[in-house]
Amino acid sequence: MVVSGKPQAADKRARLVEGARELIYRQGLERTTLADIAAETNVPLGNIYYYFKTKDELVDAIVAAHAEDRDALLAGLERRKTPRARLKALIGVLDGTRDAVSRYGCQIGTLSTELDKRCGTDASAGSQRLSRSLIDWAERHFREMGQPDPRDLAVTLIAACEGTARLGHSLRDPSVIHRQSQRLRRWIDTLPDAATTEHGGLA
Amino acid sequence: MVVSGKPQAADKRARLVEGARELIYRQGLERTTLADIAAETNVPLGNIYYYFKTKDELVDAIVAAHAEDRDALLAGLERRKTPRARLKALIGVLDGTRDAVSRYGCQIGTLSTELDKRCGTDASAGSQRLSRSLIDWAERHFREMGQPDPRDLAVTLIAACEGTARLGHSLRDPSVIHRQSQRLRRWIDTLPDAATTEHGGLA
Amino acid sequence: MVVSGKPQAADKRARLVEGARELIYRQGLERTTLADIAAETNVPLGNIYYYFKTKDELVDAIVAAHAEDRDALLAGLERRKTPRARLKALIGVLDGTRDAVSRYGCQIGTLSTELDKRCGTDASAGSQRLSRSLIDWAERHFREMGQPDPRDLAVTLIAACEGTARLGHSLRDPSVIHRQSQRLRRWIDTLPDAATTEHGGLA
Amino acid sequence: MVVSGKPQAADKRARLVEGARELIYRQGLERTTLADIAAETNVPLGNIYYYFKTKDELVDAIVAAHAEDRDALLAGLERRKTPRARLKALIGVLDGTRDAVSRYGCQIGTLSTELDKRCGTDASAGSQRLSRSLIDWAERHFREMGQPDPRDLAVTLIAACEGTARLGHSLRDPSVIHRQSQRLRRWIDTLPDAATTEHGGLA
DNA sequence: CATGAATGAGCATTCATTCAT
DNA sequence: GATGAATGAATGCTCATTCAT
Repeated sequence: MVVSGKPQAADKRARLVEGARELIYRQGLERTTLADIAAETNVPLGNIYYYFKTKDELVDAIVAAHAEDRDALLAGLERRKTPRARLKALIGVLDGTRDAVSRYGCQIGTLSTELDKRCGTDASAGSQRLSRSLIDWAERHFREMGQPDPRDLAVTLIAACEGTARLGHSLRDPSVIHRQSQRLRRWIDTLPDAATTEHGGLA
Repeated sequence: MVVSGKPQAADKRARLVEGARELIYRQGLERTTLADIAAETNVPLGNIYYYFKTKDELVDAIVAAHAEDRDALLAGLERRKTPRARLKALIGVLDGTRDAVSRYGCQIGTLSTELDKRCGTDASAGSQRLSRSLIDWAERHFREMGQPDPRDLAVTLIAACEGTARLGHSLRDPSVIHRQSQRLRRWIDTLPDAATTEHGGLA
Repeated sequence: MVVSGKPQAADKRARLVEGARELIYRQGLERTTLADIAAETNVPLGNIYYYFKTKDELVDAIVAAHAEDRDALLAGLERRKTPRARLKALIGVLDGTRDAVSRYGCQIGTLSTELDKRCGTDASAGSQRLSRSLIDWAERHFREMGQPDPRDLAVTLIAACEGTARLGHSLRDPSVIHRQSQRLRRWIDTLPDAATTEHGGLA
Repeated sequence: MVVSGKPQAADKRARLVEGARELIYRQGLERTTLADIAAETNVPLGNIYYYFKTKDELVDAIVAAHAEDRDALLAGLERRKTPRARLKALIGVLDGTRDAVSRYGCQIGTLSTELDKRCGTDASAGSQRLSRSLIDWAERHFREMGQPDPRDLAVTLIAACEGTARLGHSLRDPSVIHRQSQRLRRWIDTLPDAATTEHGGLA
């Protein structure tokens, strides 16, 4: 009774986005052709255009999927009780994916880097949004911790994560990511508690 | 006086590498065609192949040029007396180029990201070398400062620089780079001056 | 009252022909896709094939619709009492539609021109019929006027109309059509009223 | 000594324009693919783009070639001594090409009709110029003949020619073109001479 | 009958690479 | 060595037509 129906369309669209995302993650945006994606997802080339009018539109959908995933991920981190724990959990995500990251880089970072070369397009705007909302999330938690300059701290944290991913990838070495993750978590632990630090803390 | 011979060849080669590097920096590796490069450098398209058998070979030369430039840059930093000053001067380079970086990203970072998608090629090996030697340089200075875990500190520093460049570019905001540069310099300043180790201490 | 049955089918078919005709008039035959027509008429793309097995068949129906409209138009002109008045009324039709004609050309002329490039098909035969019957109508009236060479006069008139439409369209100037229409009506007026032949004269 | 050189480039470009023009004349603009043109002219498909960046640019060149040919043709007609003779010679051109015209239509007319559906493009502007300059030429000669309203007379003549070509093509009947050509020449002959007609001629 | 989805041949265009001179 | 031209395999995209339900 609850069976099939006709969820194929949504299925296929999602399958396309997912397959394209994976392929682009591994091969890069510009090196991945729609024919590649068609083969990977078993969707006939011409049919892709039923779901996405252009390659750019598919890329937009991928960026949107990244945004959704990241929102879900951040939401999942809210289970932790304290902002400090949440921030450390974010670092834990990087650490937990260090094998994939050392092989293919950061999903968001590598895509954004290519997107950012497409000046003035929707894609490059999407890239901007992707980065910004991660920073926003971190900022909120640093603020909740009562840190001064929570924005700058957030940028420091996200930049550290992205930079670590970049180097871990370039060096093809997951242990680099692991060790930096530990350092970052320790750094978070070092941050003083709340209001007292407002005037005069060194961070 | 004895010169003449054919300094043109070397000239042209250098012009090609330089023009290609600049163009690829602004447009991305995969989006830049040999025809673009020919036009930019005023070298006839067909003639490029006299100097580089393939596009990949040109890219290798660009990576080599980056390595040279970076060596020269690091060598220039040695004018500073102390390792601390040298490390801060490196950060100063990022800060000083923040306008270009916020517009086009980090020269090495954006190129490496594209190169790293070309698994197993010479290019991706070159990218690895590029990152590694920067870290090596920083490591050496942290060691000279007598820091424990100088390798990890070096990775932390370079990752911070690269991550900052990535975010500054994605957000198109040079001020982000400026503020993070200041934080990084302050961080270097706060590192203890482990003088004991400098002159042979054991710890 | 007894109706209902399924007037929708006929409706839809007519809607398709009408919408397609309009769209093709504005955009040209080869530049108009079945998807365009589906969107314009609110008929699902797949459903078009229930009414027309191929695009060519739809085009045939459009040609047939043009033929019907033209027959109705010519029939309407018969209200005028004299052949002279009827011929002038035909010119009046061109004059009265000069705004649309200067924007999109003559409906029959522009379609025929594209149809005629499809040698040997039914379509090009339809185009031929379309032109011929207009000429036939004019010929009949010139004959009733007792003109010698009524066939040639008819061709002259229709050619003048079509040519005027073509130039008015190319120049995007309705006033050209208006002035030529006046000239043509004046020309019809100057034709001698060869009354003798009307009632059986020999000449 | 005077032999080869390297006129290939110009040759090939001209060959492309000529072949494309012929093919488009026979098959229509939208139905003719660059692959067709490549095959017809024995120019490899990819190589066409060395000479024309887009299909539209090739079309522009075809329009320009038409303009040149038409200028040369009109210039050739100037050999005739009187404007009357020149105008009749223009009609003679139509008459002389009636076989091709009845088979494929008027070169300029059929192309313009398709071009005019491409609103707002360079192409449709080219079409406009093509028509206008023919009319200008005729106007000049009617004026030299001392006719009143030379502009309208010019439009009448060119419209008659174009309309005749359209009908001759639709009916696939060269004799129609021949008879109309005769009528047109007779009409030119009928026009009164010079200034006396200025006030009161009926035309 | 209706319809969203599928299909695949075809199209304009690009571009690294090669060729002829 | 230098260079304009040539080449052909791809690439993104279109569209008439068909299929499955």
